[in-house]
Amino acid sequence: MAEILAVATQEFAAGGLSGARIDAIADATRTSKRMIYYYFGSKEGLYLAVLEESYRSVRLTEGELHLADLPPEEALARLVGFTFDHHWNSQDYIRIVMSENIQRGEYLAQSKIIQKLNVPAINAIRELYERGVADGLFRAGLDAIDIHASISALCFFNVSNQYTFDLIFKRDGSSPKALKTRRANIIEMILRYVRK
Amino acid sequence: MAEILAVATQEFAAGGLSGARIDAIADATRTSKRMIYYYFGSKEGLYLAVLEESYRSVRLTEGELHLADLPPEEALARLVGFTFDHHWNSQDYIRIVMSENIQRGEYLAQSKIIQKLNVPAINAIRELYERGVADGLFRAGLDAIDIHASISALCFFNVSNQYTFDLIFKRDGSSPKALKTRRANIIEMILRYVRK
DNA sequence: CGCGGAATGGACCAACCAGTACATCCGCGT
DNA sequence: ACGCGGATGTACTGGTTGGTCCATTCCGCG
Repeated sequence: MAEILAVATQEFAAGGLSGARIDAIADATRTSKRMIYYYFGSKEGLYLAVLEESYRSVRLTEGELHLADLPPEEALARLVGFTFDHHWNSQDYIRIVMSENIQRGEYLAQSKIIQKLNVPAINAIRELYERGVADGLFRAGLDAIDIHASISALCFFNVSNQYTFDLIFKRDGSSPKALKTRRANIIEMILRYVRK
Repeated sequence: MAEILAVATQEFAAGGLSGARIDAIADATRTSKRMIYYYFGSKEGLYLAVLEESYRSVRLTEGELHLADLPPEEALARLVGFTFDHHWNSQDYIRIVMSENIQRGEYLAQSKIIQKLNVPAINAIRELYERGVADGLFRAGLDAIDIHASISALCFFNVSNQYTFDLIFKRDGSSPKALKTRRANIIEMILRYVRK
């Protein structure tokens, strides 16, 4: 089961829902196509399972970053840096989210599980942002979801559009040096956005 | 020909390369499948044509914004606002770029045309940024491509991930009010990034 | 031991779908 | 009128692919 999900995640990430082949998934596992249907019922059932598992696996484990122990600016910098790294290391997840958006989110909308799991990152942002405002460091009136949207956008795009972006600008955004620079710039951008 | 491309753009945008159906495209045009193969040779040939046409159609028409007539900050705000609107109004293009990135850019890499067309937005950014630095308004040392990456990321994500984002946060990012707010915030973010 | 339900293997099928064969037609130059 | 090359309609095909049928095996339990 776990093996099927792992292989299916790769396959769906590589080709999207329509590009993935059940036979290919079956061949790459030690089980058979028969078993995939036995457990997941249909290709779409498998896709939904992969989608749910992907979202579950990338949840920020709250507290793990110990943001509460840090002053607001450092906490935010750490959160953004972590998000950047996390996205870069979860490329399959990024691709699955992309393909789900191409399907206009119709499978995510079906999932009862995912819509329940709130996003811990929002709470983390809200908490440190409010501390920052209280300390007189951050400007008031900003929305935690909006800040999260910006962090996600910058970190997500860095992975999701790397191929077309690199081709057009003839650069290599995946080199350690480029990643380091981009990472620092994104952190700087978010900090400047919330600072007074 | 133009009709085929228009219909094919929609179809590929809706389902990606593998999700699109040649029969569906043929049925939606006044021509037949036979003609699609006559003109484009293969499904992939058609996809490449759509890809190239998409990139061509979204090129910023330089000068059209009259950025040179505006002070640096206003010029930048205008460029970002325009990019935001432009992306929002080119959702098919966004989807095709997404699906091309899912294919790891292999078709864009084949295109001889696209790699030649430099992106005018970069020149516009560089020009107004340098003016801003000269005027003492912007901080020095920033890279035009990096600024462009941020603008693109923020504007692109707003379209590309709208379905999953809205579902998870139970909001409606496509309402006029939400769009207006988000647009203003993105402009503010970019301005704060370049200001001294 | 033997029963019952879960797990599995492997051949099979029906629909789908990219791509083609063949014949025809249109329009233009001579 | 005629020839010729580009354009077009129709029917077809061969491979692919999601999904299933039937039969068998495995395993826990009374």
